[in-house]
Amino acid sequence: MRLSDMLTEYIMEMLNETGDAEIKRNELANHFGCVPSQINYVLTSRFTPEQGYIVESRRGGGGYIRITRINADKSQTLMHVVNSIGNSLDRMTAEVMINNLMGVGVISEDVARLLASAISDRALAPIEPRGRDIVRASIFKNMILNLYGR
Amino acid sequence: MRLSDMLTEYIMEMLNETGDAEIKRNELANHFGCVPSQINYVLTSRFTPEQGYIVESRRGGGGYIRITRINADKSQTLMHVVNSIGNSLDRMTAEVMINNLMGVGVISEDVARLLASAISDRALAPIEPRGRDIVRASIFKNMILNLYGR
DNA sequence: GACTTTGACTTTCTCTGACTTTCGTACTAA
DNA sequence: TTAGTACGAAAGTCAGAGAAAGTCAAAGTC
Repeated sequence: MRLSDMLTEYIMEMLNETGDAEIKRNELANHFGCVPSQINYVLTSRFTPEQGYIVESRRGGGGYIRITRINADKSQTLMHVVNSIGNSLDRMTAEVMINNLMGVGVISEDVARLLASAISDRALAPIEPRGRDIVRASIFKNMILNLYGR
Repeated sequence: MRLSDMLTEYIMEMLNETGDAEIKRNELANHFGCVPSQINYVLTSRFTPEQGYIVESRRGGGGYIRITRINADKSQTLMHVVNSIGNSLDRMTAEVMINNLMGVGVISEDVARLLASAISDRALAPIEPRGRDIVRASIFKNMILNLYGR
């Protein structure tokens, strides 16, 4: 079996176990009895963004390489939420949605708070209560769609 | 774990507890069993103005180093913006404001995009054009105010 | 010919120690 | 007093050593 494939397998396993893999290039190379730059080759050929991975690293003493899987579900989840909204959305339902998205890790706390404040009754106070849910749906969908694009 | 990271963590904690951190370089170095100039390294690599910190110091007997987060400016700027908004706000003006805030580094690009999408004509489409600016002002102020608290 | 593997060389980040600058205080001289 | 000086106690600077990771081209394999 190829060296590259063994390294790939090793990293994949770490990813499956803990969700992300943090390695020390030299250590890993040593462990597999290969040259350190081999690790780079594996990373650039098998863990690219196109293949759904993010690689971060840091040089110098105490350096590291961290590989993370891109959450493919993320954009899907956002889309799903958008599609489930009709042309009206009451505040309670919106807040539940926001909390869910945050709970699943699809949006950060900061984003959640911004969303919540944008569609709060306070923010929409100038609109007569009857019309609020319509506007709320529109704003909410637009904001989520924007997130999706990022 | 790196020495620099431990020192960073230590300072961060002080900042979170009391809002600002005042240290004695030699004491701290001694406490962490390192050379004093290591403190300077951490300060110049992790507590720069770009990263949102101000570092003041004084040499000689009774000297000290004080690290402060530059939140004061931030909330002040945000407040200023909020106060400058009446009960109506057109889209162009809002976008200029958002860009300014981002330019000054008070809000991130992500936040800027969220703000923009929340007050876009598209998001406010359900409202008859003449009423939009009123709602826009309200939403915008609410979102900024929320940032202010953060 | 395309993909792998290797190794020499580069860049970045961290840590250290010698040397410098600044500040406060105590002491001295006019 | 008042000014000036000397000294000690900080913090600042900088260059060099060491520890990782990155790059790239040449050689090897299938």
